[in-house]
Amino acid sequence: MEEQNKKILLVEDDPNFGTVLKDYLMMNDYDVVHAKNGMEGFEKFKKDDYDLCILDVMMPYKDGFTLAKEIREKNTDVPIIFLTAKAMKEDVLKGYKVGADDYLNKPFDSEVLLMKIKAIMQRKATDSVADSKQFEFKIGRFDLNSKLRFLKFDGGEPTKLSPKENELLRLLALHENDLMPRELALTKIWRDDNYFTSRSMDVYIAKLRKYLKPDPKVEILNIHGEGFRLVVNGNDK
Amino acid sequence: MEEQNKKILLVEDDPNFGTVLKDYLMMNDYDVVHAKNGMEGFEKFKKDDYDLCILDVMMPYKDGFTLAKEIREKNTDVPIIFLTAKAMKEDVLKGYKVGADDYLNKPFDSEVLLMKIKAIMQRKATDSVADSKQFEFKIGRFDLNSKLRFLKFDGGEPTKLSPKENELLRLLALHENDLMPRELALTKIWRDDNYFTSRSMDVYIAKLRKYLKPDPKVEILNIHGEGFRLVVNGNDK
DNA sequence: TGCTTTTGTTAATGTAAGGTTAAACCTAAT
DNA sequence: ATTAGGTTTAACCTTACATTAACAAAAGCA
Repeated sequence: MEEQNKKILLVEDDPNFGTVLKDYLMMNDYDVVHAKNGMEGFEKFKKDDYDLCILDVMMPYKDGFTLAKEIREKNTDVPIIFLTAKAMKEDVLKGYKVGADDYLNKPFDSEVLLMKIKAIMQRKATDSVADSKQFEFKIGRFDLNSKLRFLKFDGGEPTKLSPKENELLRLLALHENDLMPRELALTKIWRDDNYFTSRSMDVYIAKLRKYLKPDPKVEILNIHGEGFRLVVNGNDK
Repeated sequence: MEEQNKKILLVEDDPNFGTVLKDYLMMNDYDVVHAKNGMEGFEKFKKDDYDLCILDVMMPYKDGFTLAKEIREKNTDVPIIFLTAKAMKEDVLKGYKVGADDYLNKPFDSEVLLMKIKAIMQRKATDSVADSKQFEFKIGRFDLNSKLRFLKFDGGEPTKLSPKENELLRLLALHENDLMPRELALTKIWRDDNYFTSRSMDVYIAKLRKYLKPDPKVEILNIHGEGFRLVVNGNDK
């Protein structure tokens, strides 16, 4: 069973410490992107989705709090851990009320950091009441429950979906009525883009079409050379 | 608002080190009971409820692992932290698979210990939102009494459940209609996640299905690669 | 138009996960 | 020492998935 590694954005200006920390986290099966300052950190953040941000507070140009604020403007959900100097009191930190999930005084025990990360990730995982919306879709007369991997037609018997079927349909639903680029699915779901994965994806499209047949208003259209489009007719706009 | 201090059982044979550690923990607002060896540790454990156990591994008469095993028989939930010699490798420790929540190499940084304690307490606190003191469940036409380990059909003769059967069914019931991840049961009940424990779990699923057969509306569904789902049909929504 | 590339669909294949039953193994209690 | 209850391991079988192959049909392009 393969599980996707969690992605961490690490923003730390001290190159030595940053590199060591990055390596340590990667050894513990996290995907880590290391930015050397606040600017770069924000650029990287915009370019990708992260499960967690670890921000050094003391940085030139753009400090951790300012960066956090910008990040929050784009995404209210990512957990943030601040690395602070020993001296700082907690109440000082609270003043910035930017919604930190944790603070860690430098220097810190790397194991402690790991634990905090785990705890936060787990909390987020169980929190999912909030983002359950991302897992349930109405597609014409169908209901897709992407967490439990089933598709229901008119509230009847649910059809089980395989992981790939499920993820693909979910991606299409996320882009309902819009182009879902081939490449997006391939990189997100298959994590590889070549002739064979592409053919495999086509096979899955065929399967999904079969599942969706009961509702004639629901179609998966191909946009030649570009990707696919899940449309629900009558859902005009 | 008054909050009760957390209670810690400390089992450590070195009187000096033990006393120092005890004082340190008490200074940090924990109630600490200090036992000087494994025997005494177990006696004290039986006499009271603890939020956490800190066990030295290397002790005369009864080592920490043996003690932990006894503790686990009485209580599957208390978090346990082991104090180990530097030399011990983690995989050696895992062999004992007694469900440690953490290991700490002696000598260790007392602040690190504090943080680990905090982390564990917090984890327990959030865990228990879900599975707190719930021991009675209605599952279709069944009643599960998880404290007394029996399952009743239509209020008739109760079927006795073995500890593992019971815990597994309870976990499923806690997640009724929702995914109960395989991994969750394995780490919570078997305290180890490998091929064999996983197969063992499957055996238990089969047993539970047999028990639940009398009510056709109750099913344990598999979600391939993810886990199981206890559903009660007609309990729609 | 004819040729190439992309997509549609179905079937075949290989592997991993899960289902089930029975035997082996442990351990506590007799 | 024997036994009974509980659990794990083994063995064998079925189902679920993903990939690849094979061939057909569209779409784009020269």
